[in-house]
Amino acid sequence: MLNLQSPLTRKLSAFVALSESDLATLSRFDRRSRTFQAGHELIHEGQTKASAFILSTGWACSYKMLPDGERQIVDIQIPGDFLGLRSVLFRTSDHTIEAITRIEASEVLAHDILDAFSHAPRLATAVLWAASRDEAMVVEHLVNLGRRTAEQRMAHFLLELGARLQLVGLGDQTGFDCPLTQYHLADTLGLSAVHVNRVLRKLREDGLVTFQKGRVVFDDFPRLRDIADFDTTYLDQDGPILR
Amino acid sequence: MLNLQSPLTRKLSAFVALSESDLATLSRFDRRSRTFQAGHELIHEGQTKASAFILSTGWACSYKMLPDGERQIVDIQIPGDFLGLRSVLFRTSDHTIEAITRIEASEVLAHDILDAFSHAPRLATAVLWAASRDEAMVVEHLVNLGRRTAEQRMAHFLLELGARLQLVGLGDQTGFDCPLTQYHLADTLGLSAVHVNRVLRKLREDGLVTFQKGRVVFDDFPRLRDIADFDTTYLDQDGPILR
DNA sequence: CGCTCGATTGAGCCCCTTCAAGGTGGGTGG
DNA sequence: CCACCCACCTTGAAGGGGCTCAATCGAGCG
Repeated sequence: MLNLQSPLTRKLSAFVALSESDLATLSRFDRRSRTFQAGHELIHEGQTKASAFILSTGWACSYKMLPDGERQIVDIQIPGDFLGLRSVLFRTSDHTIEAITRIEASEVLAHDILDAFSHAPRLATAVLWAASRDEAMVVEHLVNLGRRTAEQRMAHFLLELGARLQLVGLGDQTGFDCPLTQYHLADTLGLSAVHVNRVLRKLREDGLVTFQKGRVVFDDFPRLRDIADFDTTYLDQDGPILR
Repeated sequence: MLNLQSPLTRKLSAFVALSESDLATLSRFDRRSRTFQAGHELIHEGQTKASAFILSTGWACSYKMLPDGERQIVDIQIPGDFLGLRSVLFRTSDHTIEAITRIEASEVLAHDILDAFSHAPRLATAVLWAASRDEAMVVEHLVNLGRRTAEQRMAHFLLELGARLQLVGLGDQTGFDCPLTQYHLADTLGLSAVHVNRVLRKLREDGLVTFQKGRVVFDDFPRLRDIADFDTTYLDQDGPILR
């Protein structure tokens, strides 16, 4: 029953009621647990035959580098998230995945995933569902960068992180612990680090949200949500169509 | 053998060698062919139980609207592309899909797709591969919006479109026909329509690319590619790992 | 022949960037 | 135990890329 406590089980259970055998299959994923130091690159851009991982503790991020040294972070990964699921299913990786903090992650081989797909369809559905949710998040980030101001982007991103962390029990309505630097935020939101600092100050002074000393506190959740046009639909928890 | 000519078959064949039975299954997808006028919305944001479609002729786009009336186009779809694949596999649609030109598209029911997945694994792999490629494109668009200048975004987008159209036989090294308005480009690239116009003029005056009267002409392909940092890896055609 | 959609161009402004210069705190080594 | 360092945060000043507002023009079309 230990698995009921793992972040992945917790997240998937929010989408699909998993059977005993599903849980058993899931527990096999947790065998090859490994630890990585902060800054370690788990998957490199251009790498072939990469493994996938399930993040159990700590934070990671996936990003692409540009030739001029600029970086665009595609997504931040928190406990319960898959790392490099696409990389293992399909060819070479088009992005890098790096540990932000010290992390523990279970290595998942292509073989494990394909096995699960043929023997545990319900679990496979849940996994595909999680992958689909990841894609929906990337799309929402695209909207963020394309059509929202710096302040809105920041608000939206912090709200999304908060919602995701709540789902795995790492935050609540009041806020969450956050190991990201302002440089991480800048590379995620397509801003300069300097401007990130100013935006955070503005949001704090306006009594909306405070991000200091590794802690995000929602000072006025409803107003923040309105400003950011934050709608949780794309993170949805109502489960897949296939039951 | 008519199917060998269809854009979808042509695209998937670039990834996986399809068997006769795969081709037969694929041909069943083309049964429920339908026609839609330009501007018609095939799938609405928030809609449940949507169908998927395979676009056979014409152009479409998927987008999200913001409360202030702004629009962010997520992707442009051309013949051979799936429309709303995620919408049918997983819950409510988080985006709208609209016909840009008059289009012909084959409706694909959830049932068809699941059947194909269990009975034609090779085809299923190809379909998953196509879906993965779509996601990689969204990620590249994210990088585009987050870290590139207006000029680079435009160059990158036109090069990507050109590469995709070549794959289905609708363009060559010299250029391609393009029904997009400058408003479409603006909503895709996160710019204003006015600025799109200026950027196009600049690229034309610099002898890089000309977009006029519905035709895109690459005047200096190598230089354009360098400016845009365009690397086709993420559109790759070498096929999936699973053979 | 008016109407509407799309393309084009000018003027002025502002959000965000770059450059620059401190601050602060935790870790490390002498 | 202190001195130094490095990573990160903070703030100011100045510039520019892209925006908004506004007007004109061409073309398809009912």
